Amino acid sequence: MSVYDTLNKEQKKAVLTTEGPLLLLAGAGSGKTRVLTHRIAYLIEELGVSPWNILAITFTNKAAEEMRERLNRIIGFGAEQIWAATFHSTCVRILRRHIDRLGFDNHFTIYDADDQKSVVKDICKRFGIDTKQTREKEFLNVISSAKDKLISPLEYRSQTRGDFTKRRYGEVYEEYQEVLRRNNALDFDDLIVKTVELFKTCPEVLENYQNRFCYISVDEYQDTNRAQFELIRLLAEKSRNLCVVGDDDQSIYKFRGADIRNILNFEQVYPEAKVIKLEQNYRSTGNILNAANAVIRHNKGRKDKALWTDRGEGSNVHFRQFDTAYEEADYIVGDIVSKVSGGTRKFGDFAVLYRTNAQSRLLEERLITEGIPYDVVGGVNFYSRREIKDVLAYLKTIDNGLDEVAVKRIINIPKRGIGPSTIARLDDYAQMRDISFYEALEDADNIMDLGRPIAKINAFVTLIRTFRTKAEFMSISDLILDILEKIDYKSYVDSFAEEDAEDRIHNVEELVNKAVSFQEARDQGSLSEFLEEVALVADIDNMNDDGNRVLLMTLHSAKGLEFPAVYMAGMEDGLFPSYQAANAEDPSELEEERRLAYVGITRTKEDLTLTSARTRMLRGETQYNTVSRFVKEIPEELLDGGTVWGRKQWQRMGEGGDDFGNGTAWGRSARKGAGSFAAAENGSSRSEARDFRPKAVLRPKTTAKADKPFIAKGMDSLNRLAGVSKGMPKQAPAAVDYAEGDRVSHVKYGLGTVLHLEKDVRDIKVTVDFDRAGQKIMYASFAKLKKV
DNA sequence: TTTTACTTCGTTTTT
DNA sequence: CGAAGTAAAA
Repeated sequence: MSVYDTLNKEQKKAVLTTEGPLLLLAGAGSGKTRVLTHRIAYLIEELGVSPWNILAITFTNKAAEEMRERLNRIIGFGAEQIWAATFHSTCVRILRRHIDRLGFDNHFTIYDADDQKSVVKDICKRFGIDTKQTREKEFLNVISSAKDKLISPLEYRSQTRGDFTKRRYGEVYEEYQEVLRRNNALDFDDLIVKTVELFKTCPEVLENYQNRFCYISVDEYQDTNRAQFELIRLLAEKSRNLCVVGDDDQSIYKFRGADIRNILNFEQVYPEAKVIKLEQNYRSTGNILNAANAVIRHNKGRKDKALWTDRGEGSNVHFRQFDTAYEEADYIVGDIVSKVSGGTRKFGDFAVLYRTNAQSRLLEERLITEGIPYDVVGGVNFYSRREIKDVLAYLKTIDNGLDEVAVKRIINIPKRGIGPSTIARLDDYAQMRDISFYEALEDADNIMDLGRPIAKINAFVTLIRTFRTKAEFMSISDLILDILEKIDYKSYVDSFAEEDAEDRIHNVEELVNKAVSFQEARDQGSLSEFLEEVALVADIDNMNDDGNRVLLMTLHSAKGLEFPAVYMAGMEDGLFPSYQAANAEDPSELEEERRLAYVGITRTKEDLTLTSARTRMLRGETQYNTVSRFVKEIPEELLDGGTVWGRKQWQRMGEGGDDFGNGTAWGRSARKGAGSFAAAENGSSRSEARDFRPKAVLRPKTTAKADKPFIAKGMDSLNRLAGVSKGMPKQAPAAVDYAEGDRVSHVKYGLGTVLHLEKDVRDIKVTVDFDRAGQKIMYASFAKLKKV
C-alpha cells in the first residue's frame, strides 16, 4: 500500500472514498490529477473493480491523454480499458453507435464555428434578416446558450412568445436545427444535447451505459454546463458512484455556458454526498500563493478556502510597467534571454500568458529577432485554416454527401465556373424536390434553366464519385494526396495566395502527415473517424512539451498547466480585466476575469512577473491604459516593483490615468492628432530598434503561427519567413539530387532517411523517415531537402 | 462569372 | 491595422 502513503491525509481520504457521490474541492496545484488517478488505481487494484467499468471525463484531449498516461504508469494491467475521454469525444463515440435512433445517419459530420456561421447566414438570407442588424454570431450565441441549458427550439419558442426579437431568434433556431438535420450534421453543443436526448428517448441504451459505468469521475467540474450536468446525472443515476473534481475559483468558461451552480449546489442534488477539500498546494512558493489568495479574495459568492504551502516564501512577485507594448515585449524576451544565459533556466521553463490572442504578435516578433525557440498555443486553429478546411470539405463530401456546407464550399474550389447564381438555382431545385443539395447536383441534367454550367456540374459529380470509389480501398493519406493532385490544389493556392503559398502547402502536407499517424495509431481507421478526430482537437492538445521552447498562450489555454517561470503580460485595466467586463453592470463578469487572473498566477511555480504598458495599439488606434486593478489587489509586501517604476509611482499615475475615462481613449481624435502613420510608428521609433519591419519579413501571414513545431533558428528561419523562396522556382524540379535510402536534412524536422520517391504530375512526392519527427510525406519543391 | 476596388467593422476567452 | 464583405467592372 506504499503507493498511497505518498498522499496527504485529505488526498488519501479522497482516494479511499469510492462509494457514493463525492465532491472534491481541489485548489490549484493541490494534486487533484494525482488523486484521481490513484483513486482509479485503488478501485482496480484494491477493490477489484474492472477497468471496463470506469469512466473518467475531462475537458481537453490533453488532459485525457495525461490521465491515460498516468494510469498506464501506475496500473499494471488493463489500464487501456478505462474509458478516459473528453465530454465531446465520449458523446461522439456513443452517438456513432446509436444516433440512428434519433433519425440521423451514423456518418454524421461535426460542424465547427465556420460551418455554423454559413448555415445561419444562409437562413438569414432566406428569412430576409439583415445580418448587419443582427449578426450571425448573435444568433449562434443565442442558440448555443439555449442548447447549453437543454432548451429545444420548441421550448425556446414557448418561453419567448411575447418578445418580438426573441421570437425571431426562435425561428432561426428552429430552422437551424432543421438544416443541420438535413445535412446530417451536429454542432459541438449538439454532441452533448443529442446524447442526452438519446438517453431520454431510449432507456435501454441509457441502461446499457449505466450498467457499464459503475464508477464515474469528472474533472474540471466547475466548467460543466447544464447539459453536461444532465448527461452525467443520467449516467450516474444508477450507481451514484460519482466523483466530481473542481475549483469554483477556477471557473473561467461562463461565456461558454459553464454553470457554477453545478458545483455550488452539488450537495443539494446529492444530499448523501461527501465533500473533501484539498487546500495544500504543492506547486507554488508562498509569495505567489499569497498573491493569488489576495486577488481571489475580492470575489464574493465562492466556497471559502485558502491555499497554503509548506514550501518557503520564495521570491517576490515582480511587476513592471512600460511606456509601450513594444518595450513590454522587449523586456520579457530580454529577461528570458538573461535568465537562460545566466544558466538558471532553460527556454522550456517559461510561459508568457496574456488575455487576448492578438497580444502574441509583438512577443513573437521579439522572440524571432532574438532567435528564441517558442510555440504559440491557440490563435488560428490549425484545422480552421482555409486550405485545411478546403481539403476537409472534400473529405466530408466524400464521406457524407448530405453535408451541404462542405459541398458548397468546394464546388467552386478550384474555380470551375459554378458561381452563386448557379448555386441558387440548384438550391431552389433541391428545395422544390425536397432533396439534398448534392442530390440536386447529381440531377443537374433535369434542371431546365441551368444552361452551360451543366457540364461543369456533371464533371464535379463524376470527380466526387471517383473519389468515393477510391476511398473504399485507398488509405486516407493517399486519398488526400490524390485529391490534391486531381484538383491541382497547388496551382490554386498559388493563384490566391502568392505570398504564403508555401506555408499553406506546408499545412496541407502536415494534414497528410496527421492522416498517416492517425492510420498508424488506429490501424486503418475510417474516414468518418478521421474527420471526427480532426473536428474535436483543440490547439492545446497539439502542444508537446518536449521541445524546450518558450510557450505563448492565453490565460484560458493555460488552465491545468504549470511552469517554473510565468509572465503575465498586458496587466492593464481595459485589457485585463477587459473593457466590457470592467464596465458591465453585472459584477459577476468582473469576477470571472478575476478568476482568470487567479488561474494565471497559480500556474507559477517559482517566478512570476506581471507587466503592463501605458500605451497599446488596438485595431489601429492607440489606447491608454492604467495598471490592472488585479495588480493593485496584491499586497505591497509581496510585490517587487523594480527600481525604475516603483509602486508609488505607478499608483500615482494610475490614479491620474483615470482621467482618460477608465483608461481607454476610444475616440478617433487620438489618431487624427497624431497623423495616420505617426500613430503606428510612435511607439516603435522612439524606443530604438523596435522598427524591425517590413512586417512581411517577420510575420508573413498568420498562417506561419500555429504551424506549431516552428523553431526559429537564427537566419535560417528568418529567411524562410522572409519569403526568400519568392525568387525560387515555382515549377517543380524535374529531379532531385537524392534517392531512396539517402540521408537528407530538412529545415524543420532535421535529419532523416528517404524512404520513397514518387513522381507526380508536376512534382515529386517524397516520403522521409525523420529521426526526431517520424515519417512525413512532402512535395520536393517545397520541402527543400538537402542531401547530407 | 470572376476579378478589383472600396467600405466596414472589430477583440475577449474555446470544447 | 487588417480581414472580410460588398459593389462595380471586365
